[in-house]
Amino acid sequence: MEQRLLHIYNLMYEKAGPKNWWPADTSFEVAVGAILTQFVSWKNVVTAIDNLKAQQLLSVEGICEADDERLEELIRSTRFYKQKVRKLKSFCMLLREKYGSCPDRFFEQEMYALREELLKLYGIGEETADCIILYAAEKPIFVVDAYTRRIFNRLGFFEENIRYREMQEFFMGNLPHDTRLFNEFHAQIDGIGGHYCFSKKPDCMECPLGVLCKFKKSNRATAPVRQDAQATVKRK
DNA sequence: GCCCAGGGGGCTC
DNA sequence: GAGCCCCATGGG
Repeated sequence: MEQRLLHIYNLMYEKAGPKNWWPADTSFEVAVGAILTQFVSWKNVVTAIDNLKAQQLLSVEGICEADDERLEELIRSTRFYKQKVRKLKSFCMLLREKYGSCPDRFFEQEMYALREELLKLYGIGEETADCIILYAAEKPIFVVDAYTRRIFNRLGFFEENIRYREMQEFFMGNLPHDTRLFNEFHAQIDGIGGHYCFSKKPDCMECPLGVLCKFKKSNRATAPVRQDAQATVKRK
């Protein structure tokens, strides 16, 4: 199984190249981005992060001290902004009260202790917690998401309604626990989800995983077949 | 105008 | 624990 997963990883990596996640200047910025990106495209998050930076508010103290209304205005582009202000504040209050406003002291603790503490916070569920652990604290936990579910369901690995925990155990049970691998693997899955594996009308012809995909095969009868793809089939 | 996107909380049964 | 609704912007 490990070899199958690494083969999938290599197909994605060869097509897209390194993703170099997560785009941020500091670990704290990664964590803020992880909260803001909940159910919204990354472009909207960049706007909000830039706004916070421009107002010198992208810090533990900055967020703790700022008025809710002011923060709401700055992160409006990320949807559900009232809830997200509450989420950011709950995270930053923890860092201030328990870690002396020093994010690195928080991130340096043991991975599962960190996870437990994150999950107690308002607005941080499993996926956001794991994003923070992998991309901010740089510890080897495997992040799964809606794209992972869809892609690996279509590849034939998962049932469509598989739970988060089960998906995560699958990857962590079958891959070496390596932060760099987990970082790049999730980033590549995200790339496939965003570029090819749409819920409706996926672009199976261009997808680097098409050669392995059961969904593509079952979809072939209804999907428009391109000329060059037809030619490839005939040659065989 | 309409659809949908990298989640999580809270409620009900 | 599963199922449902709520939150409420921006781009195609």
